[in-house]
Amino acid sequence: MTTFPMPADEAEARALQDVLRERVVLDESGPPPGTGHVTGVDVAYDEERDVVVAAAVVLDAATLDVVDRSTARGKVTFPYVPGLLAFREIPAVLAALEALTADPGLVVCDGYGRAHPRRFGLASHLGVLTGLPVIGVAKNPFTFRYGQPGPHRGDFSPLLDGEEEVGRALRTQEGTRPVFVSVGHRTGLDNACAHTLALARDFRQPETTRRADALCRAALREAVA
DNA sequence: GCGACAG
DNA sequence: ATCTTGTCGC
Repeated sequence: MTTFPMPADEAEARALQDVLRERVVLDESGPPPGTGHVTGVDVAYDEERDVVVAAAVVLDAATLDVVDRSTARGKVTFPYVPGLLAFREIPAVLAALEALTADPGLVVCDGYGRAHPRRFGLASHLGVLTGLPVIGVAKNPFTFRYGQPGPHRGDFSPLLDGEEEVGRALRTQEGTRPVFVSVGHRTGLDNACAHTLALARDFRQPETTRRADALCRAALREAVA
């Protein structure tokens, strides 16, 4: 079981990110798209009742069929603070991942990895804690700049923090806004985009995220019913 | 100081 | 994230 040190305050959380960042592995390209397993993780909240539910859904990367799934319920332990999302989401996500029977393969999460003020977003954090290859696919650009990618599926443009490419704005479907891909752990950016494109075969968001989102919402309704 | 700000 | 019906468009 992976333990998660919960910081007492925001300053402590930022300091922890600065320490853990040193453990991120960026020189591996990661598993090739279309092979093995890909796992989506997501979290839903009921702030009123102080309930958080995470879901993990394992897909066959070639067919996008569901191979395994799990949920984990817990209590909200950290507020949403931009830049500190991981401290709010990871405890429940770790529990859901540990409840899986199948090998997770590559993990895809909502949010960012390197595209983060301190280069240590949710995807990086989850990767360091689990040792798994992880990428982040976000729906919004956070604070970063980017040029509009071309109109076709697969077109992309760099997500920039100053001059540094911290991720990419990737168009997964024509006629929809791009998604924002960044590397978390043990995966290269080209490969992360290739995975995202393969997983977003039918919709703007990767199938992993859609499945995990639907599952944690359903489990939350169940939990508070 | 003010605004912006993954989920 | 979450609150929420109908509705414009393909």
